[in-house]
Amino acid sequence: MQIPPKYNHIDTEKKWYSFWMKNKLFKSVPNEKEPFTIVIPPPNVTGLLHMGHMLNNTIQDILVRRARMMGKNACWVPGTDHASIATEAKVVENLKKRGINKSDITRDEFLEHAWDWTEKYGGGILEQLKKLGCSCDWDRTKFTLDDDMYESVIQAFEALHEKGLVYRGYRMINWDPEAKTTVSDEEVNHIEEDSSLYYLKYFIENSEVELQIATTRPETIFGDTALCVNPKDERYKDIIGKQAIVPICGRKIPIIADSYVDLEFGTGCLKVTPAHDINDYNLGIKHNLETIDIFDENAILNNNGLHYEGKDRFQVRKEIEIELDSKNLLVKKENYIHNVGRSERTNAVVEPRLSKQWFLKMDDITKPAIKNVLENENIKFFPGKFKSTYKYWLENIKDWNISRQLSWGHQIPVFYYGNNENYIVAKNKKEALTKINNKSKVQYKEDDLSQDDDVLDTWFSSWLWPISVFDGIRNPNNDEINYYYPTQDLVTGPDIIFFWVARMIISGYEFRDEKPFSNVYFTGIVRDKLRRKMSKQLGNSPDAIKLIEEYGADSVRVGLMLSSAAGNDLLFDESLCQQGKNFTNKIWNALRLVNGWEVDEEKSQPVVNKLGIDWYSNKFNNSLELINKNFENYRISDVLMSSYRLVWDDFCSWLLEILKPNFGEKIDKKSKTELIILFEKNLKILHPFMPFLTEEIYHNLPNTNNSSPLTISNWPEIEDYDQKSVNEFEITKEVISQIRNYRKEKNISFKTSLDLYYLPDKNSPGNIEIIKKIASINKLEESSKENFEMVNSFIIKNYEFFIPLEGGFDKDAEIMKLKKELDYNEGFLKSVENKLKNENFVKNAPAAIVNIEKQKILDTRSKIKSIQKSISELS
RNA sequence: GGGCGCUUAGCUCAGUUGGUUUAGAGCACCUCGUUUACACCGAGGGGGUCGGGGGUUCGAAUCCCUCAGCGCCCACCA
Repeated sequence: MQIPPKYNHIDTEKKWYSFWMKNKLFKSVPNEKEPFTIVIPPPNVTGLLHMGHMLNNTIQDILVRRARMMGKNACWVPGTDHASIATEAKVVENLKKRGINKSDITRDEFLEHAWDWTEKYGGGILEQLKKLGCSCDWDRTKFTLDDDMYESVIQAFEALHEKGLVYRGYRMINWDPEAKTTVSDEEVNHIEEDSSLYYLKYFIENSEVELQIATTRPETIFGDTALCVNPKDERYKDIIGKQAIVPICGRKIPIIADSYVDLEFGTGCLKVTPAHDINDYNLGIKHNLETIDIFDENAILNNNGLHYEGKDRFQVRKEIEIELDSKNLLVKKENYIHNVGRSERTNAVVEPRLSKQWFLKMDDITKPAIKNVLENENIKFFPGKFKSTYKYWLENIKDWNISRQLSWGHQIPVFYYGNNENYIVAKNKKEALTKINNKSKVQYKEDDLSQDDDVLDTWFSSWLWPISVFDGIRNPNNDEINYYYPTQDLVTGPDIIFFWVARMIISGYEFRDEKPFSNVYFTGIVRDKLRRKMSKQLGNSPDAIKLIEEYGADSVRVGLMLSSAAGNDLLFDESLCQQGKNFTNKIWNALRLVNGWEVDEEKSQPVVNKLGIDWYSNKFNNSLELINKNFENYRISDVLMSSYRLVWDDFCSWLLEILKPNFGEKIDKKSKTELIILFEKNLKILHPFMPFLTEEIYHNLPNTNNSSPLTISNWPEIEDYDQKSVNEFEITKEVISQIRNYRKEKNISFKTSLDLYYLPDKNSPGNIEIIKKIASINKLEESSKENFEMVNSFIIKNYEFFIPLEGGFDKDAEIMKLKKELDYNEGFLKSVENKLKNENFVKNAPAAIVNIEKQKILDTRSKIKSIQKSISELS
């Protein structure tokens, strides 16, 4: 069969992906086989594939494809996330461009727009995953707002409410004034920023005394309801209990004492604004202070802000500085670096705000999540270092604010009636009405009920993902959930360990009393060569699809996996894809080479071929053992590296060269058949990494009839192998290497055959036929140096080889070479001797170690002896 | 402020409970090469006092202390 000289990745990828799909090779249904399940971390429905997704999904595909070949019922569940805040922000922005304000339209109208948007841009990312070769069971594709998924979320809320774990609380929360919603603590990033510390003057009622207060937020003085000092502070002893006057407002506020105040910081005197700072809020509760809210939902000052009403907080900060200064109420302003909380989604400065929100009690339901990861390792983390991060978070967990003031998401199933303080949790209005009227004397009508406007935090749906994709919330006993749950592996980034991983573990035990997965593989973050995070703003993120088109999916996959150990950041550079492409090219050409070898049916197998094939079989099994072990430990880049070296170095550079027929000759049938089997095995271990190329080659191998796809073939079994044969071949390689060096030194062409002899030894060096062929040696046998006039010798392990010299011989250079060798060995001998001279070593070290050292001495001594002999013969 | 982790060849990293290695890999680099699979290649080669210092030990890249540098996570000092 003709093999094209160049591998065409574009056509091949298209061909095989549609073949796999048509034959439903990724489809999984419960059966008698052992399940291997991964649920995808659902990407944002309107998102686009970026390098992080590529890495993450390549790893998942590798795990899934290998499991499938291991004979498991592999099931990779794909899907997308509605990503409430991110998607809503995009829709709002888009509507704005069209002149529509969200506040001017009804909730239903907005949702209609949002669905339009989702249908227009949604799901594209899943098509991109297909280009990467991902072997998901696409029939199972889920979206977090699908009807069944929606119902599961609502039902979970109901169940938790029933247990008394969900409650409504008036609390200080993180307010994102841009998105106009609360965000959870996890969605706030604290970033160090340059700002100013303002020293303000407060007067005390009926007194000449003025107090100085340091604050970073002078605009919040309108919300001040106390000043606070430390009771131990001698400076302020006399003023505790007096009234201070808020600058500009002229309001009187009490001066209180609390040990919370740091004597050292600022002036030791603190202004207390309970409505806009969590610490102040706590102080307010403790000291029964008034709470004055000065902002609206946009963080614009309300009428408590007097003449600043209607102005933005940062604008007011600038203006009030000027006013205070002009009134001589600003003492000084210092540069100050402090942490500012910013919303992860909008980057707006988060405003602490008091409001009524829904919370989930966390302290009890987290207990199994702690136990099963940290104590009994029912769930394993790779790398394990993330356990400590996980532990700290769980042990210091606060109640989870699960309500969001958004429309795009699962609307909170709470229905208010009567005075709006009464509410009932129900799946829908109808059910709510029935429930209410059953327990109330007053009979309500549907119009008397209003559903909570808020939606649930996106993570409140994703934390159910491994259960809800198998419908295990609504039907806890269905065949699917019973078969597929718990899943095996989860592959995700450490940045969502709290958002998602920990919460899935919590919900797993809460709703099914069982872990959601057994192993968590944390990928690193994809960065550029300069270690910068890849981002749109920096423009340092390559176009994922373009990379696939240019290099081929397999090459990109290999490139990504070449340097990404679990948990380690991946410094991505396009040259990695080039390396991947070089590898695909290498394998392709191996196919072309083997394909070109004609078979001689009559010829019996030459010894050299048998030696080569036996060695490679041993070597393959030796590597496979390592590969399997590394897979078990999720050391996937190590797996790739050993496969890469096995195929490139051992298979292509050695075995194929050994078997390559001489000019004009044919290969014997046995060798070719055995070679093809070995080639196939190589393809199998490479398949999880390079699914397209390997599938293509598998069907093009000569003398085979591979009608069944490689994708569903069996992972090779480890056969018994001879480690000695593997070790011995290393000596063979060295001998050949030395001869090559010799040729190079002497400028002897490969075409000129040489004779090679070796000194008698109790063992003869193996693989003589291989050395003869690969190094172009005419005669290779035992002999003694006396038989020749001059020789060039080299020593490998315990063998000394020599090549008789005919003319032109640089004696000095030869002596130099030997002396160098001698020096090394003498140094080595000395270090070993010193070790053995040390009585304590001999006394304390294990006998096995001592014996090894002793053997080293014997070996090295005999080596030194023969080198010395060679030198003296030359001199 | 608290916690975790890192520092091994030019780059990215291995080094599996301290001892079969006076330190390994891939890439990069240098030299040579038109041997009929592949120059997206082949053959060969150079390159590290394992961040500094101290300690434990017969023996340390590996364990302990300390210093320096870097990274990440958490956190309510105005």
